[in-house]
This record gives sequence, structure tokens and C-alpha cells, in this order.
Amino acid sequence: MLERELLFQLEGETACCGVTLAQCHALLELSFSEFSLSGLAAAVDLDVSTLSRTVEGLVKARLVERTQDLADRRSVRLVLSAAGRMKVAAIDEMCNRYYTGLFEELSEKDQRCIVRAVGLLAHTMRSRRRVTNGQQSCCSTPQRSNQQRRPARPRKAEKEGSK
Amino acid sequence: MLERELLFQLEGETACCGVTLAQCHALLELSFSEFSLSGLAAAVDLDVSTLSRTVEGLVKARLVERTQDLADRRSVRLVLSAAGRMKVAAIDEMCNRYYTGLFEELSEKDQRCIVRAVGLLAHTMRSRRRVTNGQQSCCSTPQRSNQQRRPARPRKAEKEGSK
DNA sequence: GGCAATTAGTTGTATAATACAATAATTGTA
DNA sequence: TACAATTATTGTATTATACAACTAATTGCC
Repeated sequence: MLERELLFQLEGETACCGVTLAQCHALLELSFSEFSLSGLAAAVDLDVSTLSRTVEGLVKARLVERTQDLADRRSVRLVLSAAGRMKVAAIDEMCNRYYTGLFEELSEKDQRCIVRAVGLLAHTMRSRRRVTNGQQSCCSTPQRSNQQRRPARPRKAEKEGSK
Repeated sequence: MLERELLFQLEGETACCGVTLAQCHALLELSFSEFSLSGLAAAVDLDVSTLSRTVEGLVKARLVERTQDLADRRSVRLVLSAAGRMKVAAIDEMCNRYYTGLFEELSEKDQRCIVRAVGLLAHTMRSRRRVTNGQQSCCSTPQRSNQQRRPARPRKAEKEGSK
């Protein structure tokens, strides 16, 4: 199927200037609203531990502000900083430039077709992912890459006595 | 742009049953024709060293046959084995199943639109990638992920004397 | 023909991303 | 009040990746 070609092409597109892909995902989600860490982890489909480190980098880069949630001090609130908003805009701009350039090679009809198709695909795939998240249908199951999954490590020996 | 959504969705789709993504790429390319290692590395846009290891796994799994190139004994020829062909077919099948299911939620008109758009996108992006490979336009430059790039390591001290 | 340069693939090495496990602090509940 | 559950962070191990180094084969040049 021709769709495979697209899949492989897009799979290779990972560079987001100055931030990692995971950071880019996080920035995008945060541009829509404020999140807790676990909330954002769910939104970007990353393990909490990984996201914690990812966000650490963003905070260090002053793209994200992390404040303690006063309603629950275990929790943090993550918000885009002004610089973060600018970064998102910059990434947007670059993407737009790329796709604009891409579109120049196509007729207006083709452009509309693509925009429409992309919207449909995005919508359908997202909803499908929500529905099928528990199944192992493979190859298009939008879970984290399998190669990173490893056997659960044996738990350490039972704690001796209570702390 | 809505395209971003698609990008992020597809980025998460990495699982290819029993093989890594890189292996999957390699298998796909090999399903089209036979390659040398460096040729395949260019086709899948992976460093030769990485691909060498990747192919090693495929050879171990008997999905790929690696023979010495009689015309140049430095070189190897990589061919899909029968099992490899079956694996590609199986992956194909699974992908088809996914997209078929996806399409069920869409009208026939929408389906045609998507097929058409995907074909156009794939074709245009591929040719564009060929043209712009040297530029750092970012965010959609289909190069390997930036986060894996690291500063060149200092060369070891000049070799003392010739071997 | 001999030697330097180039090439192809393999191996060494270090980095980054990732998830499971463990931990500390906090909150919820009986 | 005590214990279970929750949240974020830290520890740890694995995997994929690319640059460097290496080895062997080939090519180019004198």
C-alpha cells in the first residue's frame, strides 16, 4: 500500500530545532493548556519518568514553568513560558514553511485534497487509538516503540521490616 | 496546522511485530530489490554501522541472506529470504488490516481522497527530501533524529609510526 | 609491479531516549 | 491515627544510534 511509504517517510522526521521530539510533543500539548505531569504524560503517551526528565530539560531551557500545585503538593503545574510560546510559534512557522513549499509543487485541487485527507486521517487515527489502546494489533498500534519495552525486572527482595 | 497532528500520530507508530523499525525499513527496501550494505544504508537513511548491526539481526533471524559479492569481495549482497518475504507480507497484511479498519469509518469518497493525498504526499516528500537533504530547515527534515547526533569525538592521538 | 589511497563492512565506544523499579512526600479513607 | 493510594522524582538497565577506529579488498598512479 502507498500508505506505507508515507508512514516510513514521516517516521524519519524527527528533528525539531533545539528540542527533542518528546519535548516538542510536550510543548505542543502545553500550548493548548496547562497540565500536571501525569496528565501531560498521558497526553503525549510517555512514561511519567521519561516525561519528568523531558520537562526538566524544558524547565532548564526556560521554555516551561513548573510550579507546585497548591491544591496538592505532590503535583506540579506545567505551563508554557513566554519563551516557550515563542518556541512553539517558531516550530509552527518552520513546519508551515516546509508544507507551504511542499504545496507549491501541487495543484490547488491536490492541496485541498491533502488537507482534507490529513484532517480525516488525524481525526480517525486519534479516535481509533483511544479505542484500541489495549489490543496488540501491531504495526500501527500507536504505543511506544516495542524495542524499548523490556521484561519487568524482578522486584527487590521483600523489604525487611518496616522502615 | 492539522498536519502536525498527523505527524505526531504517526510518529508514535513504531511497533512492527517482532522486528524493530529499522529492520522493518530494511525489509521493505529489500522486498523491492537486492542491495549492498551501503546501498541499503542510503535507502533507509541509517548509518552503515547501525545498519550492519540491524542486518546482522535479520540474518540471524533468517529473514535476510547475506552473501559476499563476487564482483568485489569487500562488498556483500543482501537479499530477502523466503521467510523474509513472508514476514514482509505479514507486516503488509497487518498494516492493510489497520487501514482497512480505519477506512470503514469513512465514506468511499473520503477514502479515495486519502489514498490520493497519501500518494501525493509520499511522492512529493520523497523527492523533496532528495533535493533538500543538505539544508537544516528543521522540523520536517527527514534526517535521523538530532538528539542522536553528538559532537565529533576527538580523534585518537596520531598513530605512532606505521603498523 | 609496488605502494598509496580509497572503499566496504565490522567493531568499539559513547550518548540519548525510554520504561520498569524504587523512593519520598502527600493525600484519601476507614 | 494508621494505612493504602497517588504524584513526581530518581535509580537502573536496555536499546538504537552515529562517530571513530579498524581490517580487508580494491583501485589509482607512478
